[in-house]
Amino acid sequence: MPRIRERSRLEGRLDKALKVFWEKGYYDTSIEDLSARSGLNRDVIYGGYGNKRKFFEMLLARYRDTYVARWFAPLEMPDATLVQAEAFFQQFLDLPDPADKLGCLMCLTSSEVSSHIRSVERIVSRFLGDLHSLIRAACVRSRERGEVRPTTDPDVVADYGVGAVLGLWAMVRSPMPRSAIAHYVKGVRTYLRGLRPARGAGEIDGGV
Amino acid sequence: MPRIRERSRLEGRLDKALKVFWEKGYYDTSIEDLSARSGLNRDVIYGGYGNKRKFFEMLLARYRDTYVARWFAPLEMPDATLVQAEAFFQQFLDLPDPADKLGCLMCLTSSEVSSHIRSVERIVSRFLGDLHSLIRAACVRSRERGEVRPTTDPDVVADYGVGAVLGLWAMVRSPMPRSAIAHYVKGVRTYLRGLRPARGAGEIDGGV
DNA sequence: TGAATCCTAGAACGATCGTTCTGCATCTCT
DNA sequence: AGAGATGCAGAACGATCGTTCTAGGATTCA
Repeated sequence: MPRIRERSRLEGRLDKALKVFWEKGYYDTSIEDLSARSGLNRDVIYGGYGNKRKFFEMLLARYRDTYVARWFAPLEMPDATLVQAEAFFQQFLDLPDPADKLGCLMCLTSSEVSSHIRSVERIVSRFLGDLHSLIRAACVRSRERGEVRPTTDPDVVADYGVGAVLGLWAMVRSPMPRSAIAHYVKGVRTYLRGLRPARGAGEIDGGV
Repeated sequence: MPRIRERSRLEGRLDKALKVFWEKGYYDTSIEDLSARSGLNRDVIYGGYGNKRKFFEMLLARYRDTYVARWFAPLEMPDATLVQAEAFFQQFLDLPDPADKLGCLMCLTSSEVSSHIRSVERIVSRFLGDLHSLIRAACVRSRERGEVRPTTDPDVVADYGVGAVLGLWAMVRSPMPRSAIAHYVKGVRTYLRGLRPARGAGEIDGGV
């Protein structure tokens, strides 16, 4: 519950603070960094949120409700199938904003903080679980429609998809060239298309 | 160049120090941790290797020459094809030693330190480049033998493979259950098998 | 046995961190 | 205009870190 007077500017400042965590990660971000680059005073952070950890968790929830929600949008359509899963991966090839160099804060947090702080692990687990559920549901719908082979296990596809997202963002943070990410996404799409019923499943390789 | 008297016990102590970095990551490991758990005195670390960063880089090279070399073995056979690439991924499902919970130190370092320290980035880049080359070479051989479609781009397959490795180890470090990793590897194998020439490429789904 | 060498434990330094406190400027409202 | 709440910058505390230094115990070899 931050003070009233600055509430008008608060939103923008929280976004700036979020981006600091996003760039540098949790441990490498100091309160000084946050304060200097967001305009939020230490008192606002401590008075309003308690400590660094709680402040971070609040911003992590904020990240989920904005960036993650936008990325999940294709999969959250009530009749989403694996076609939307392909679109979900495809969108990462043309990223706006900061994400093109920073990757995904949830995935970064998953490897950096998740094992150290229980409360953060819960947030990350929920993110991974949501992603799993969405892909799984899409796969079930695809199977009902006969768009994938009936032997396809939605849980296997969902786990694969979650791992693919983690791998994608690990690549972004790694020293690999941008072209490699495009190749990787292409591979994931190839996998998804390979789930389709036998006839013609083989030769859909050269597509975009 | 550590002192002479303790050289007999040095190897085992370096391995212990390596495991501390492997467990906790570079930044979360203090010299105290290293000293206490490995038996190496601070003076041995500083006198022998200069500072924490150089000591870490030496252990990273050591890691490459032992663990990584062992994992790369199937792909380093002079006539390795994508069959060996499948075996390469398959071996991560039955990991001995510490790796089953700790993942891969190179991949951990890639996301944690690589962007901060130039000299470490070079080591990680070389690791990623080696992996890329091995998968690429295997793909070229498979293509020469007609085991994959002639339109298959070895660079795309190699980049996909590298991303798949990063994703695999990101999963291991994440809160995801162990079963998800098995599903993920299964998916990667499905991708690799999907590269085979059209006839019959579709229905090889239920295999181990 | 004695001297040179090596190993270890501990203190110490400067830096940085998360967090709290204090003093003062600024704003809101009657 | 004046009182009270709210804003900020800086100092300060205790903890931890990487790194260096020092003193003394242990080991090796003539």
